[in-house]
Amino acid sequence: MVQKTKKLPSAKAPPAKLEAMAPKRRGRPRAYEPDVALGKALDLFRKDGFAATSLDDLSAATGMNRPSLYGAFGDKRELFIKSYQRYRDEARVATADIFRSEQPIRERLARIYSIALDIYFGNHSEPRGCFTVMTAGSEAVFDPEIRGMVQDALVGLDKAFASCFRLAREKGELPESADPVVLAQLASATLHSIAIRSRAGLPRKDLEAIVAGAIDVMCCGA
Amino acid sequence: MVQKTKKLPSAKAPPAKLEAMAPKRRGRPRAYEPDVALGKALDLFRKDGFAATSLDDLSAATGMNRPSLYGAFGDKRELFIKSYQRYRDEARVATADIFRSEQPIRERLARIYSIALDIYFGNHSEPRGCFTVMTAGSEAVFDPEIRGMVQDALVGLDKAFASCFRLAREKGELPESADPVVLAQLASATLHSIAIRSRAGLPRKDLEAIVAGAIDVMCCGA
DNA sequence: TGATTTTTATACTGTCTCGCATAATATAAA
DNA sequence: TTTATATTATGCGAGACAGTATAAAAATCA
Repeated sequence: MVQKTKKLPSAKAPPAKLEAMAPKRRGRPRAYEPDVALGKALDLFRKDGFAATSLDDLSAATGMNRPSLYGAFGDKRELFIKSYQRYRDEARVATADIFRSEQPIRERLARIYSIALDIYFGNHSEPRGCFTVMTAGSEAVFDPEIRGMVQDALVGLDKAFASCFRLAREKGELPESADPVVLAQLASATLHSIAIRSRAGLPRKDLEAIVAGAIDVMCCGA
Repeated sequence: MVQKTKKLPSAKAPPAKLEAMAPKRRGRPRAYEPDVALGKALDLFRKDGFAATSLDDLSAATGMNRPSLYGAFGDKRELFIKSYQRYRDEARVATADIFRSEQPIRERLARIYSIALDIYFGNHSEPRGCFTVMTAGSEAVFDPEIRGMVQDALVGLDKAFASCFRLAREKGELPESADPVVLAQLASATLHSIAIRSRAGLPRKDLEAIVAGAIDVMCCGA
C-alpha cells in the first residue's frame, strides 16, 4: 500500500477517495496509478520470469513509458523486488485471517490450499504458479536480497503452519504424539508441490485431490 | 546415453574406447565430445535458466563455436530440450536400482532423497535445485513439448513412489489402511520442497531434517 | 596426388536490450 | 502572467542477442 499522507479530520471532505486527501502535488500529474502499474508488472514477471521480461514489455503492460518506470520503481531489478514484495503482501493478507482463526485444523488447511490454488491458477488462460517457488526461487541464487525474501517466505509459511498444528494439538484435534514442526513442513511441501504442478499444466481437480489426501495424512484420522 | 554402433566382436580391438569401433568418419574430425558438451550446456541451463543463457555462454562453456552448436544440437530450444532429456535420464539411472530393489521402505526413501540432494547441491559453490521444478517448470507454460516432459517427470515419480509404498504394504511394513497413491504424492511433495529450498540457499542439513521427519510421517511408526 | 566430405573459424545482419539524455507538457505557486 | 516543479514523450547509443553465410581446415576416398 502506498504511504498516505496524514489523514487530518478536516471539516469538509470533498471527494471520498483517500488519495484526494493528499496536498495537491506540484508538477504535471501522473498518468498512471502506481498500485495498478505494479500489479501489471507483477503479473508479467510471474508469467515470463525475470530475464525474459523486457522493459518494453513492462512499459506496454503498465502503460508507463520507460523513464516513468524508472522514476517510479527504479531499474528492472528494483521493480522485480517491489513486485515480489507486493506478491508476498497480497498472499499474506489473503491468508491472514485463516492463520489467525481458531477453526478446526482440517478446515483451516483446506481454506489455505484453496486460496493458494486461486493464486496459482489466476484468471488467465495459462496458470502462473507461485512467484516464490518459480521465479523468485530461480533468481535467489544470484541476488542476496531476493534470496533473503524467498527464505523468509518459506520459513514464514512453515511457522504459520506449525502454529496451526500446535493449536490443533492443544485443542485435542491431533494426538499428543503429533509433531507440529514436521507436519508444518509437510503442509508446506504440499503447497510447493501443487505450485509446481499447476505451472506444469496439471488440472486443478488433480491438485485438489492431492490436497485432500495430504490433509487426511497430516490430520491422521482426525 | 548416446546410441552406440553395434559392437561386433571383431578379432582385433585396437583402442579400448567404445566410439573407436565406429567406422571411420569421413570429414574433418570433431573437436568436441557431444556427450560432455551436452553436460556443460545442461549445467548452464540449470544455473541460469533458458532466457538468461545466451548462445555465447553456451559456446564458451562447451568450447564449441556457434555453428558447431547448431550442427550438433539444433537451435537454442532444441539444445534446451536435449539438455533436459539428459537430466531426466541421469536422474533415472541414478535411482533405477533403488526403485527396483526390495529394501525396507524407509531405507529406499532415504536413499532416494540422498541422491536427490546430491543432484540439487552438486559440486558447485551455488546449489542448482531441480531442473524439472525450476527451469523446465517455468518454460512448461509456453512450450507443449517441454510441458509434456515435465508432466511425465512429475507423474512418473509419483508412480515410482507409489509402487514402493504398495510393496511395503504388501510386505507388512505399512498398515493395510495406508494409501500408496496418497503417500506417493507426499513423497513427491517432499522432494519438490527440498528442491525449492536447496535453490533458495537453505543448508543441506535442514533439508535432511525435513526428509527425516517426512519419512517418519509417511511410514507412520514403522 | 587431387576430389570429396565434414567440421571449425570468423564475421556479419537485423533485432532487441537497458538505461539515460533531452525536450515537451501539465500542474501549482508566486 | 511568469516561474518552479514534476511528469510524460521521444529517441539515442553502446552493447548483447540469435541465427547464418562464407571461407578455411582436416580428415577420408579414389
